[in-house]
Amino acid sequence: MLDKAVTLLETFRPDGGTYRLTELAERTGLTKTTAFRLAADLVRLGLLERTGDTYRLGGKLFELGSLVPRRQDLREAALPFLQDLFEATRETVHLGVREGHEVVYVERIHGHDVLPLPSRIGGRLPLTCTGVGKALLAFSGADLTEEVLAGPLPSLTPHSITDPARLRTAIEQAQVSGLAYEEQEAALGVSCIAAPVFDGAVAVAALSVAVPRARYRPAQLAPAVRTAALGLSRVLRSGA
Amino acid sequence: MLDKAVTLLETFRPDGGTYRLTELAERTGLTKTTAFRLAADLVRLGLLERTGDTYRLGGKLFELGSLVPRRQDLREAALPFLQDLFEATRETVHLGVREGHEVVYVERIHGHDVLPLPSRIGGRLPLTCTGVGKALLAFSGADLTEEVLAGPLPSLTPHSITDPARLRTAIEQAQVSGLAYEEQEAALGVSCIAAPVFDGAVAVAALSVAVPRARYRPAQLAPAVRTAALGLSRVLRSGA
DNA sequence: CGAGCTGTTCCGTGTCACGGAACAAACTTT
DNA sequence: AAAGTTTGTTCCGTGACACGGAACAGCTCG
Repeated sequence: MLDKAVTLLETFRPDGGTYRLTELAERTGLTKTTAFRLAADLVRLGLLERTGDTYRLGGKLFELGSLVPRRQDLREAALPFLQDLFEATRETVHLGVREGHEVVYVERIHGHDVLPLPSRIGGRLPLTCTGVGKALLAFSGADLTEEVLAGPLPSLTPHSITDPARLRTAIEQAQVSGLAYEEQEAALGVSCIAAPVFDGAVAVAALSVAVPRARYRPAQLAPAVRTAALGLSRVLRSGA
Repeated sequence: MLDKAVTLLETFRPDGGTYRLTELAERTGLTKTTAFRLAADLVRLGLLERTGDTYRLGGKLFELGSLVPRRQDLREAALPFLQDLFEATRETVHLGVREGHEVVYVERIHGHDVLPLPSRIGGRLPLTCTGVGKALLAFSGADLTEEVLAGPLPSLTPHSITDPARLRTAIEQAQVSGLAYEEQEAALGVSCIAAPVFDGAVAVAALSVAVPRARYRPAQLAPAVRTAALGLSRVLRSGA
């Protein structure tokens, strides 16, 4: 029952799509009758909304999601530094945390020009294809690194690193410099510089700035990213 | 079963509190056995997390909440304008939508100095005590206005408007000027200017800037708020 | 050592979720 | 216009499974 409910909610894709009853039943593998009853219950609880014969995720879900600690707390603490970074660079800024072998984006701010990136607040991407992911990976312990290097390396673009040896040197480079670089590995035409955020010795998050290749000036961006990450680390250490 | 699950999730307060099993059972009114089994299921699904004997909301909930359309879409479209407004004023900026007789905050950005405000992303406040709320109320139809004026008027501070007549004139003023003002009605020492965001003729959202009383300069703030709201309205009209 | 907490397991009872079948309404198709 | 197809919806008998009281285990008190 609960499982089915979560399955149903999870079938909704990021594109904000709306589904009809029959479609929901097909995608979830539930009987039409069960999907009907379940959807009605979810609507009653506010987790789903229904207009006419189409369903869409409900506002209550947004409210519940906003209560999750280690997300909202982190976001709140990070926001001022993300703002600083945005003002200094005027480029798209990310904040993400690690969850398994993926990065989950907690915040993403940008101006009027929106880059065609696969990143999305609440969305997941492979650690190995993103700047934020590589920064997290480089400071999450050797065990995790080996685990990830052992498995198959996914790719989002033809530039994504799929050779374990190359990835290993990239990670080692990040460990010395404290910065992770990514060039068109997540989206064509976009490069990225990221830095880990520490709470003590372990990286609890990472932030990055993503830049169209045409405006990519590492020498100017790197210090800004580093400054923001260090500032946030300091606040987290003192606040906790 | 579903009802109980939602009840359990909703008992978690915004303060990011963590509860133990017995505490959960008490607050939800469930049997300890039921709470135990339910919590275990929720942990298995990722909606709850457990460390030791304390429970806290899980990351999956954050991810699901981020998928809710009319929240994420609006936020994405609004962000550049909120950034503009923040840069122009360097004060706390809000974006909210109406839900019943309350405002739900969708976004809130600020710099390093954080005002002690009751507003929170995903949080609800009475329409009548906040700038964003009054802007929404003023442009959501006469029926809603009468409904709200008929009911009891809640108050967050001694300055909150509790006299229906006073509130009515405030709303009428907002309708002519296109701006809603709020002075210490949500938090002591903080004033606020808000403007509605239109998608066609009806207000779908409102944005505001909240300022410590000491720095409150309506003449400078008002045009900035108005500009941001109009810009966002234009984008929503063309995008939809 | 026992009293009072935890969280956890066991188990018999009763309920309620389940899905097949039948239904009404709104469409195509013929 | 009638037959066919697909939609969302209701009905209902069956069986699984959620339920909560009771008993258990591990802990910290006095």
